[in-house]
Amino acid sequence: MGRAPCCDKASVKRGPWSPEEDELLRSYVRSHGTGGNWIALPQKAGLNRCGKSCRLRWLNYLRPDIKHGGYTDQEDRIICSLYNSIGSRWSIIASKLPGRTDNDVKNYWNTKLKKKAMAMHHHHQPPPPQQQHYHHHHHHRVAGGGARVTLVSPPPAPQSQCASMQPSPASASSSGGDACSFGAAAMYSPSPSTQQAPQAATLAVAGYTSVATAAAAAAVAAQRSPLDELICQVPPPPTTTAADCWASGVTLDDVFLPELVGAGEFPNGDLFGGFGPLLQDRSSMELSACYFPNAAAAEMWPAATDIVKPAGLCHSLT
DNA sequence: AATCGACTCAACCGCGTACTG
DNA sequence: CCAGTACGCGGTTGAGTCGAT
Repeated sequence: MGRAPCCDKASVKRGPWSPEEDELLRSYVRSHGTGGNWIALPQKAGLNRCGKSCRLRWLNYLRPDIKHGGYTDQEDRIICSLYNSIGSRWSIIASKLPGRTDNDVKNYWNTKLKKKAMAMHHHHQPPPPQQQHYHHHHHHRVAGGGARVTLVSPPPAPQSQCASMQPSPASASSSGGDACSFGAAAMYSPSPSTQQAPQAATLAVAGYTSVATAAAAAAVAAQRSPLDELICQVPPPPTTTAADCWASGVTLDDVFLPELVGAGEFPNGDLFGGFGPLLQDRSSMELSACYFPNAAAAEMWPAATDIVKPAGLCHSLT
């Protein structure tokens, strides 16, 4: 016994929307809102469409704040970073890009950005299995934007060595933008003799954990652009085990945060930057630790009273 | 001008989850 | 607690467009 279809496909119009249909839907939603009931909406709006189709049309095309095309380098970097960090969670990624929809971001990634990434990756090494940040055995997807942060155990085996974002060659794209490669962020610890960054803990979000290079953390400390430093350039010290790497990673997002904050992508005080939506329910979180890009951000944390804070220690990377 | 292949992106599909009675 | 329903999401499809030949 299968699921009942959301509407009778034989009796509703399908395929591309006409301007008249668009206007019907637009004007109805303007004056009545969606009413939280997409199934009933088409009949009320005078549309011979499936409610699901109406919802998609509104969300992906008719909403007044939608942007199409013209992705900026900054948006490219955000997409790459978050893709590296959390995988194909397009709705989350899109939520960090004002005016972008999950469908649009997904299409942009699949048709353009991924190719940039592939091209970039050939400069480094054969592609690792995709989405290495996904540890499905820990994956508890939380629908509706709810957050559940859990500490994750180390992966069963070392997966990849490099994470990556780097400036593309000038000729790599018409926009001259950056691209990122696939694969997990580097999980190397710096060798003891060269360790500059503080010991970092892993921030696990909804079962996903991203870790970047400790070298990148050091780059943050040195006030350089972390995006330029997210490439693993040195092999791991022989004594470094996967578990060591896993436990000592710095979250990619932590490293990425300074640039985002600096670019005004996130409001002051949004100390978790790109994971804002996931971390809305901060009261239910338990962090092993968290890191802020600089002392000022770390100092803001205890002073911030307008958000619910997770349990856990927070430190500055500087 | 015609053809063909590559590319784009709007739309669809089916699944997992939340919600509701 | 359970079953039915609706929503939201990510993967996939295919019609339309564009550029090369």
